[in-house]
Amino acid sequence: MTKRITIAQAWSGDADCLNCSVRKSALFSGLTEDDFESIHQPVEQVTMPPGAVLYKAGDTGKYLYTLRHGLIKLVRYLPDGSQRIVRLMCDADVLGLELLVTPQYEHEALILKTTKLCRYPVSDILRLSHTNPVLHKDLMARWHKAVTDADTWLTELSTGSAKKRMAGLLLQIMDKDSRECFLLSREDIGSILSITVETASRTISDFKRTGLMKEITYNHYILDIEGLKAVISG
Amino acid sequence: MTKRITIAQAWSGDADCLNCSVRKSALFSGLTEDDFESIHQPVEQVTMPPGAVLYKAGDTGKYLYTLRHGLIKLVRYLPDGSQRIVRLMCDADVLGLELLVTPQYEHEALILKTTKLCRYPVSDILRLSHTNPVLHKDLMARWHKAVTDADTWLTELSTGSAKKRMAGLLLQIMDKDSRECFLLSREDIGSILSITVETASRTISDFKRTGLMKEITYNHYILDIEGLKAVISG
DNA sequence: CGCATTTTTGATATAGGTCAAGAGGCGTGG
DNA sequence: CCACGCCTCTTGACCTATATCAAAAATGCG
Repeated sequence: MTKRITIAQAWSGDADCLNCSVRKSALFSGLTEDDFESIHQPVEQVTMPPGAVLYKAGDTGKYLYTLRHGLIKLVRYLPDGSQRIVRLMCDADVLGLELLVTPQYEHEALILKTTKLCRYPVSDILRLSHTNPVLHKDLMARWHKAVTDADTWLTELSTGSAKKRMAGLLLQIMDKDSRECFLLSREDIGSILSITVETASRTISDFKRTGLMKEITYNHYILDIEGLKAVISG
Repeated sequence: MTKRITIAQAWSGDADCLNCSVRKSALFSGLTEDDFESIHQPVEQVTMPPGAVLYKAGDTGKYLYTLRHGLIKLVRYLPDGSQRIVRLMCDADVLGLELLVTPQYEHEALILKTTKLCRYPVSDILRLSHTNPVLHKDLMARWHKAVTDADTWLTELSTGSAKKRMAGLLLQIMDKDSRECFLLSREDIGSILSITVETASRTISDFKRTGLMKEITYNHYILDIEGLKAVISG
């Protein structure tokens, strides 16, 4: 039931990067006004609905994306056809870094929550990264984050019992201030933790029963952080 | 039984980078003679024995390393004290990229096979990466490799049954030309695949029994590649 | 040669997978 | 606006893969 929207529909308004609200954490935070003027294609922004596909693995691409607001899953397919979610991308994350090195995207990027994105031409990023030391440094930091996120995914979400993995996931996707979180579909949870939907469902039921999480409104939970940490270290 | 050797013992001979045998695939492949002359500290090389520790997680570091020949495991520790091998580094890989962004190493790097390394001062790499486009591009490619390696580790070695994971590991560590491989300790295999040493041992015994691998000499096997691929996709 | 460590093998327990059925939401069309 | 059908989620019963516990081989080291 994938709602796929066309590029033409999607990419409309030009972005106003100099006054962007996430500018400090965005990819272009270090650019000068001169840099912006040297960008030939306009930076465009878009909003995409849940279920939409930003790009597929193997697609030839010419754009990097900054996720301004929303949630996207990066999926990698296995030789036997099954799939695994290798990362979740959220606010201020950058998608498509691989285009700096290779012409194709390496994952399927699927929108999970309504997402606002800005897109930048790879060619401009590459060119500016040579002349602008701040962008150069920022790109390294983005790569670094991708690697440490991947390592965390492996060690905290793919090791240990289903309960420990689930606890790790909840702590990772929750809002750090409010201790609240919205859950993904059981199928996505399974594909992240490498467990079945049934085990995912049972584990969540168990957490609700033992008070580790409480459903405030539909699919909206408040978490017992200390309790979840105890599950992980226990 | 970790044999730890001191830095003073270890880092002896200065490297002759311009005539290095792995130069084409090494980090400095794109440097000019002028670049080399601008490096203030000499590039040094060393050989380290199995069991030695190159660096620990959290150590403050000033050097990147190119692995000329050998095998190193990168280990990450979990909150509950257990550990997980997150990557194996072999010929021509670069260790310590994280120092380009943060002052501390993020993994424990442990020598598995006698390893020859060259070390480069981070400060020089950072400086040269701004002026030399080839190094800049090479660094991106290194980061990219780290990310894709991590994704592969997750999807191919941490998903599915013990047999599939083991088959994936064997195919990954074997010599692609000769179809041969040397096995790691059962404990390391367990820490890579997130299975117990007993399951690792049993799976290997099973593979030997069914002819998927044959021991030619002690701990030296020849693999049935097609058979192993069949295990993965089956 | 003998002790320590690693590997293998066996017996048993259990977490999680599988299969199947029912329950709760949600959109669509009458 | 309700009813039907389609999903997704939940729960139950059962089974298998892997963990766990234990002991015996094999290997390596002093």
